[in-house]
Amino acid sequence: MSTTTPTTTSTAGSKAVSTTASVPLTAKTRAAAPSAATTQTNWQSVRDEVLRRIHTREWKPGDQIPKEVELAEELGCARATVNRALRELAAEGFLDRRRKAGTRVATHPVRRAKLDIPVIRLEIEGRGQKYAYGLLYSERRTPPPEICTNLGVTPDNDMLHITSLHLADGKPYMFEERWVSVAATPQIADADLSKISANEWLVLHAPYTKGDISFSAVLASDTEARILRTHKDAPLFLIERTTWEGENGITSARLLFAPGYRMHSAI
Amino acid sequence: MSTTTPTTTSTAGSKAVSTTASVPLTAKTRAAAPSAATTQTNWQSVRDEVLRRIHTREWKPGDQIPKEVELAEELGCARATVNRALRELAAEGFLDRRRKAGTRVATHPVRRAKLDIPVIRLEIEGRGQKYAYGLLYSERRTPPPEICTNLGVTPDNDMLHITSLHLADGKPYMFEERWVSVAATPQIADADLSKISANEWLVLHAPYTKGDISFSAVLASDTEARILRTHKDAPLFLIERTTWEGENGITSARLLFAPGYRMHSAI
DNA sequence: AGTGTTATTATGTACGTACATATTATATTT
DNA sequence: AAATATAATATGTACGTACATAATAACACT
Repeated sequence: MSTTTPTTTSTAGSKAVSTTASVPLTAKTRAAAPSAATTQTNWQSVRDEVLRRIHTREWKPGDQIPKEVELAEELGCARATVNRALRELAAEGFLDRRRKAGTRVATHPVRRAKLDIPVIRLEIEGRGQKYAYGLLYSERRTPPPEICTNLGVTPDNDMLHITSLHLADGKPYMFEERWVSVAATPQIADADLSKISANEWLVLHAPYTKGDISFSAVLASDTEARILRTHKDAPLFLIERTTWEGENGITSARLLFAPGYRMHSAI
Repeated sequence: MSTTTPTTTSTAGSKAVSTTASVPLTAKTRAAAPSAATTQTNWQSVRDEVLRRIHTREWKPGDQIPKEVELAEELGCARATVNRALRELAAEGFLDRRRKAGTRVATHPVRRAKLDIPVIRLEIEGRGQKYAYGLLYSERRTPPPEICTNLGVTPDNDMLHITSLHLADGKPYMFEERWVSVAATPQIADADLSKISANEWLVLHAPYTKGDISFSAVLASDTEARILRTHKDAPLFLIERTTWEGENGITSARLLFAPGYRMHSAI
């Protein structure tokens, strides 16, 4: 900082060059000196300090906070470090940043819940339950109109219609009804979908560029109730997913969860 | 700016110094030369190129990808740039990175759906509908046991019990039942909760450090059905939220959405 | 063969400099 | 006063260097 320093040449040189093998003495010392765990003048510290000031209402929603250079100076680190911290906080919705206008505490902190959507098998096994899977039905046929609309394919498209049941500790957990475009992923015709679920097969073999997911509550139909071993009109949690590779619709699925299912997330 | 640069020395100097006012000629040229939009040798390009290779299955799930220095060389940028791109992709679940072990394409791409959880008012207004809000009930009382457990407070805690209804275009949209710890946010006692929803008031005045959210499907009770102007045993989408400031429970809420509600997200 | 120690290595991150870009603020012209 | 050009400024990002850290690989030793 303060620039010029005509003789110093390369930026961080003063730290490591002259003093040969000595421990760096500048900002780094503060970081290394404290004993135990994560006490460093790093970007995480900056993030935490900023968060602290927001939570203590030292900086209130709508307030403009000091500019990067000022914060960097105050906290004893480089602007890049402050930048990284503030960038993360902005991405999480705590801050609003605009060039020239500066950085403000978000007035409507749109909290971004990060929903991990894992493969069902891993979700179940992750809870220490035994996963099982059964293929109920699999057939190649032309899709109904609403699926065509969803995926943006023509009605004569060659598709695979699959229904299957996922079980946790032997109990029905999720009922999956899925349409897969054979044109988009020809190899699935050869896959043994009684061994591996279509869900998991697709994750491994058909990466997508665009996906859409929606969550809602529905009543169990007769069939669905029988399969999930519950009663008609039970409230079911429904996830509908559609994925595309470029413009080509790959698959569209309805995932119906047994009563009592809760999807969790921390913010 | 630029200042000084007496003998060049400083790292990127070669770019700008010698050729005076000319356009930088090295890596930057490739960036600036193409005509239209976002063609740059920046971290976004790196990210896109890596994503492309994943989608084209040039790099398959489980594969180890080149190390940062190699990619940087191949793509003509600094390692820091590659690092940023790969870091983002890892955060989104496309890559698994481990020190020394290198970077691999994620075998189970746990897609992280970013669920924006806005203030209800903004959600409704964002769709161009008219938002309205009615306070149904508000009373200070001691909470029932399950709320105490949720929030980790003692049963004698002074709390505010609030129920309210949010409407879109005059139609019931969401029924909110909420407990707020008055000890944690004393100012709420003075707020006029018939003007501003507790939801929105809390967002503005009670930032939290920890939040928990869960989604499920339930049947409408008699009361709930009446309030949401639907019939008993209708399937309702339920969001349960609890937030803490440090160790202090602030609020716990049940948000019951009218039938037909769908929560959306793109992946 | 098994165990502990020491290199080696790829990612993680901090730093300062340089420049790009989007906005806002100011000056200038009509 | 309104419109337009110009300067100022905060964030955005690229670069190279340096070092930290975690995890593996190689090695020595029993």
